[in-house]
Amino acid sequence: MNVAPHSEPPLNAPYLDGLNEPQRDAVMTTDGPVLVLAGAGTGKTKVLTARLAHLIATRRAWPSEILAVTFTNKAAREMQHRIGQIVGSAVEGMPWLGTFHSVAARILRRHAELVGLKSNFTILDTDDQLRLLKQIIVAADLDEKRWPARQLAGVIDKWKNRGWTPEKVPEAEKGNFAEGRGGDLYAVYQNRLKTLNACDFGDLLLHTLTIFTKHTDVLADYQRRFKYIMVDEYQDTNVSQYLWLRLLAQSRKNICCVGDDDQSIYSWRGAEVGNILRFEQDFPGAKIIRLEQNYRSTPHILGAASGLIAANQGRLGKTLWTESDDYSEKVRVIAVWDGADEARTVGEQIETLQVRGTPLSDVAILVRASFQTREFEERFITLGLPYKIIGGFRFYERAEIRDALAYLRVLIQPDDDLAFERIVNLPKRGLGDKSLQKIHMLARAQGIPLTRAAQMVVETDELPRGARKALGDLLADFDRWRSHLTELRHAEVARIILEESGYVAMWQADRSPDASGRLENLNELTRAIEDFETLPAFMEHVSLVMENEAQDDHEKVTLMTLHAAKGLEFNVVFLAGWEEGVFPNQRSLDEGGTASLEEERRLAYVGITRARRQATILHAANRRVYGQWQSCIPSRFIDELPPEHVSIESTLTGGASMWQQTTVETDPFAHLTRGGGRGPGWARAQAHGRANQYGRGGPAIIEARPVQKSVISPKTSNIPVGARVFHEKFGYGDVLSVEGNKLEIEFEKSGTKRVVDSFVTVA
DNA sequence: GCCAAAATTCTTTTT
DNA sequence: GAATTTTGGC
Repeated sequence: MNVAPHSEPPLNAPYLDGLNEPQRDAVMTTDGPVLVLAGAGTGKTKVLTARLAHLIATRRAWPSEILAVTFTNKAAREMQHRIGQIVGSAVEGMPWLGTFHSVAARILRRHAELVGLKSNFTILDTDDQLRLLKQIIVAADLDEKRWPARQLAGVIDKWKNRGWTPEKVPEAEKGNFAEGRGGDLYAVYQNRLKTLNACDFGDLLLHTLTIFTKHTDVLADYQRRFKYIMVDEYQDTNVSQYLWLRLLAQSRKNICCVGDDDQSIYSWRGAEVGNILRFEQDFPGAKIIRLEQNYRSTPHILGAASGLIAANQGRLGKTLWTESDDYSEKVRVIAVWDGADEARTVGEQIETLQVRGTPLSDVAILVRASFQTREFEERFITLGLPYKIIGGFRFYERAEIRDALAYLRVLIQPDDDLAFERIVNLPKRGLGDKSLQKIHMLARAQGIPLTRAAQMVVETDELPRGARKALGDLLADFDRWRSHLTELRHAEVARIILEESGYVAMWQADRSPDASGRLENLNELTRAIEDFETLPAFMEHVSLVMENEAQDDHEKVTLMTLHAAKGLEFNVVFLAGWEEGVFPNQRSLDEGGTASLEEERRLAYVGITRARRQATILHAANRRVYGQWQSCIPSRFIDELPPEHVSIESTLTGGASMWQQTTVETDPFAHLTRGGGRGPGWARAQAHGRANQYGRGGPAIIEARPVQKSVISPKTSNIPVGARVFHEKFGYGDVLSVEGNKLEIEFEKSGTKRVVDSFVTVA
């Protein structure tokens, strides 16, 4: 398949090894627009990296002449890593391989002045964004209860995703917020951002887009630079990203997009499946290549997933197939009593797998929403089962980290009012609302940043003596710290700031159980700063890579959301919480109707196709929502799975039988469940359960279960009864009893829990 | 200006 | 039920 005779590829190039026909085609078709429709598990990443290697090896382009964009940092890192392996250290820098946002940020820093920003602009996170919008809403004399900042943020984000600057928002759209004032608020917001020398995530793309359209010389420069463009997860691009790509690809037209319309799960973030469906029209003469051979999953898993996704309309359509003949296990559907039972069941099965030699790193539990990880976490702590949560609470989102960062932000970018507001009275300096109000008024009147207004206020008698002194001291501190920057290492300066500001002391004085953890986090932060050349470089990393990379690579079960799982694969996958309302998510259904339902279904598809060998779906009969117990109907997606690929179990009465038996004849509520009586009769079971205690009650099966035995070495703990201990999640407590390596502890704040000794330290 | 108690909201999913 | 925000008292 020699496409480019003028530049022969080495026929036995190692990166071509083991590629099938269409994969090879995708790698070798270098010029012109190419769309690779890559189904789940068809070797997408392999193709992408091989293609990069091919471009470089055949001297079509230098690494610095290829633009490669992904959606997540994870994917970018993975690709960088694989490329390094294939091509060797010559590719040390693929400088333009990154997420859309990081590449855009990089371009924007270079040309910031073209959109009225300085090159050291701050990238605001959602939290800052909301606080700013709230201020604007209040200033506009709107009721912030009726028109929440969150909603406005959503509206503005949507507009930005479509590539609309305030002038370009269509009249009809402006009415979307506060009776037509949405458009004005958007304009006000953008102006505020400019004076703050800041931008939000959407702006990174929107601003570069503006630059490209208004300054054709800049655009031409990048068009010349990027000989080849590659895009991962193309189905997730929004309009603004699409326009961005189209501009860059316009001159050379060497653009290769890889994606799968069946895995489009980000429309709520502005992604347009239309982009991938329209590719041929957008890029005339495009070559479309389908990757349909699945190398990941067993036929049953593949069959279940394919059957499910077939219920969606308007797909490009692919037929995944596999050579695998491993029919040993069907996709299992297990009914459980409630969330606790679900966690218990999964925990037990994982322990069994572990005994049989499955490494924990091969196992993942996928949930629809992140709060669902909680019950698993609690269960795994008592079991002593090592786990890690991906996504969840991110390091840089912790309050103490954001506080510390706010200090650094004011340091390097004094116009950053939001950061200044955050730390001006933290730790408490006696600068309350009243004082801040004064500074605000002056700043607004003069149109200057808060720090400068503060400086002026200090020189007057506006403030009471105490407040005036405190503010003056803080400003002097900042001047001093800033002067340190030239003589000391930046990590050292950060440490000094945290010390001298009294921020560290504040937590040292704090007696709450998590105070010591917070101090540790602060240490880790200053340590992390050392890895970067400059403080601004570190801040950029923080803004764009909101995740903690320092994951210990111990053997652990992975817990994460379905969204976070895209692009990953595991031998064993547990899909928890498949109940109507939870998954498909009710809110999503309310907002987007059929389109949302289809997206939820794609999410289910993504979930099932993560599994290589075993997929287990669980649904609970009861679940607590907002602290209220609700009985739940199994997800409609369960009904949509082709029966021949599925086996049904239950922990409730010890068999699948109940599923059918209780339904049709005896269940008085059968008419309430949909699907012609195929739904289980849990409304009734629930009515019984209610007579007992919730959660506790339920059928006796739970008690009838064989006694939990610890799989791991049952040696007796050396923590004695009566010892005072500390637990990361539950805080301080006293040991009531010891049984093997399991401790019963009465925690001050969290009540009595059973915990494995390795999870606590003697206080 | 600060802190504790009370009231309210909240759970999608992420760069 | 928890986390956040508002309120009322000092």
